[in-house]
Amino acid sequence: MVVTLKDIAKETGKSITTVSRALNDYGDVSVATKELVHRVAGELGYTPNIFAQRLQKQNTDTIGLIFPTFGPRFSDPFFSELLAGIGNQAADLGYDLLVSTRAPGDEEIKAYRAMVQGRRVDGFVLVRTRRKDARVECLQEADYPFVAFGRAKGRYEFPYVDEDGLYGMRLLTRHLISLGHRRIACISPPPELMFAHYRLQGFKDGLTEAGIPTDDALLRVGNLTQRDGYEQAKILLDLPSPPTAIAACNDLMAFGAMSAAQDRDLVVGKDISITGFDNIPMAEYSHPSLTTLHQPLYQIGAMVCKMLIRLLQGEELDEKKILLKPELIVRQSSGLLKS
Amino acid sequence: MVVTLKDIAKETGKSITTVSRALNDYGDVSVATKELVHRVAGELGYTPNIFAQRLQKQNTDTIGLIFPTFGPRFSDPFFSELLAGIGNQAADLGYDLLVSTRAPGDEEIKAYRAMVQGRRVDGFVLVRTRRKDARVECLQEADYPFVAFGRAKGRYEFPYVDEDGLYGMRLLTRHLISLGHRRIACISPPPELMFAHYRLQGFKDGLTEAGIPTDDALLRVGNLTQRDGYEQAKILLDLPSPPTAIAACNDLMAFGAMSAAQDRDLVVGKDISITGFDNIPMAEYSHPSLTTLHQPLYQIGAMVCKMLIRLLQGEELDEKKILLKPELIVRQSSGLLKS
DNA sequence: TTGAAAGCGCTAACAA
DNA sequence: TTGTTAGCGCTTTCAA
Repeated sequence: MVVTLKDIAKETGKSITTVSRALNDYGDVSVATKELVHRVAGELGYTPNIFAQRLQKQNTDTIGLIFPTFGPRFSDPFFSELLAGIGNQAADLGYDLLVSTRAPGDEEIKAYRAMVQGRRVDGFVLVRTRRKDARVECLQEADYPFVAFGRAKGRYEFPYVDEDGLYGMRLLTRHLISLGHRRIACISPPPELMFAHYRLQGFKDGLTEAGIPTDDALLRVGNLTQRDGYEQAKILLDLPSPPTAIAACNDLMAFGAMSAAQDRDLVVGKDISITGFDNIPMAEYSHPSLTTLHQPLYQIGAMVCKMLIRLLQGEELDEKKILLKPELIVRQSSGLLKS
Repeated sequence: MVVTLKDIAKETGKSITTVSRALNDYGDVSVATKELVHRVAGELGYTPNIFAQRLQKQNTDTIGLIFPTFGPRFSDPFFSELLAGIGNQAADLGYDLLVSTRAPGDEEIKAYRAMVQGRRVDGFVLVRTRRKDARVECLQEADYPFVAFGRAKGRYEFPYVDEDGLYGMRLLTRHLISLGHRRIACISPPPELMFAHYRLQGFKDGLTEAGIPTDDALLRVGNLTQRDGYEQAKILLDLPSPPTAIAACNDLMAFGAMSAAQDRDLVVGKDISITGFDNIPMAEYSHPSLTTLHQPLYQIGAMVCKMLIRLLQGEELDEKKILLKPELIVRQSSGLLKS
């Protein structure tokens, strides 16, 4: 049988209230009583009924997280590492995490609304902010707390953690230029994603500061999958004057681009340089290993989660807007321009 | 403000009881009342308080899932695809999914006990069964329902879904033999994992039926990561008489093995054949693309979840033990033995 | 066909 | 320092 406060009360001869207060370490319970109650609770193997607590306290101790992902195959290492960071942090702080996945669009907003409506969660973690973000509007309208991984355009205002994509891509572009590359292509994410903007701008800035004009033919867009990296790289390699380096805006697309190059018997790192962004675990063990920008996704997840919980507990945040500098990891996929 | 049954009762002039029964479609409520109640509930935007329901009904409508994973970086596509299958199915059937990760060992069992103790979930999905599985013992002892992905040794008895690893690896080994390979290595998972046993046995059976003796030097063990595939393949390639084919027991190790071969300027698919198991999305876009066995992880997750929910709802399972045949996907990483 | 009342396990205002 | 009482929102007897 499940042990309740009542059982402890009966066993100790105290009232349910006293037992409750003893267990919650209220100041107005005698030390002797506290000790007794704690001991008996331990012996009986008491665990509070979390649903009764939540009903009473009118909160859920739960965080909502809806991954904006397409299709049923959910295997982007980017998301899973982020998830681990958020989930473990939430667990450490005594919160549950309610996760689901929904492709961006109406169904997604419906899912948010349903959670808000039913007060299923105390707040949300938002992933991958967009230029015009219906999720943000929905939550702000309902006055629901959230913290985002990703910044917003001017009109929105909310706490976030983000990586400095502009800085990172500029660093990377400089690196490629320092290797002698001049015709550098970029496969960027769909422009409605906020981070696409920054990364692309960083790329362009890198070219500009070296006095290299941007060639629009070398600017492609991919939806962040390996497949798209592959397809877009093929298009680039088919150009009359193909690039000598391709900067993909995430690792998965970079792997796809590597495949495309290797299909044409190009040696990546020699005949062509290819770079990524994220430094997922696989980047170290691809062949060749991938030059990329390291984003501490696990830590970012943990940070976002912790910020949200702070907010939920009514604390002030020291920093509402956190921008992290990604670190350039040079590996074998980028090399000197072949003369 | 949040709308409760009370509000609907006030609005309709009915009692809370009647409103509750109307909303739950009880037979003893007049059609007119039902219509009225439903209409008003809709207008007011009523959503039941899930915690009150759970407190009353004494169930959680929640499924527990603890991933047995090492370290904080949780990026195995195997797990994330399984998670999607389980999570989406649970959501479709109105269940929540409580997820966490814990490395196999004491902390893991503690996590299970805590969930059992606190009656936090109605049942569990168990992933990657082991030869001696403390999780199984813990749950059976507490008489807690669960369904596993993976079989058990004789002493345990529980419902599961599993892939027929023996069949799959035999198929694969035959394929390699048909390409002319005779010195075939296998990198298998740690032997305490149940599926390691079946896959390795399938491999050995494949050799035996072709009259090829097993060479213990060609049998290596890796912990399912890319890194381990890389390390173990290096060892194999350093042998005085190295293998001409390596069958890794999952895709991640196969990628690692490919890297190791490519580091030595071997052309995978020509100079050496390398194969995997799982067919994660990446397998199609690696270079060369990976010959592997397809495991419908998303569907398996969904099946396991559905079985568990059936069980929780007191239904009988048509099949308590489901064994799926993996499908051989021949791609470019396996090729004719170079003469 | 409906409603009153009890109770799920817990917390908190108030009184003693 | 402790206990009484009420109530969180819901379901479910039982009686009308």
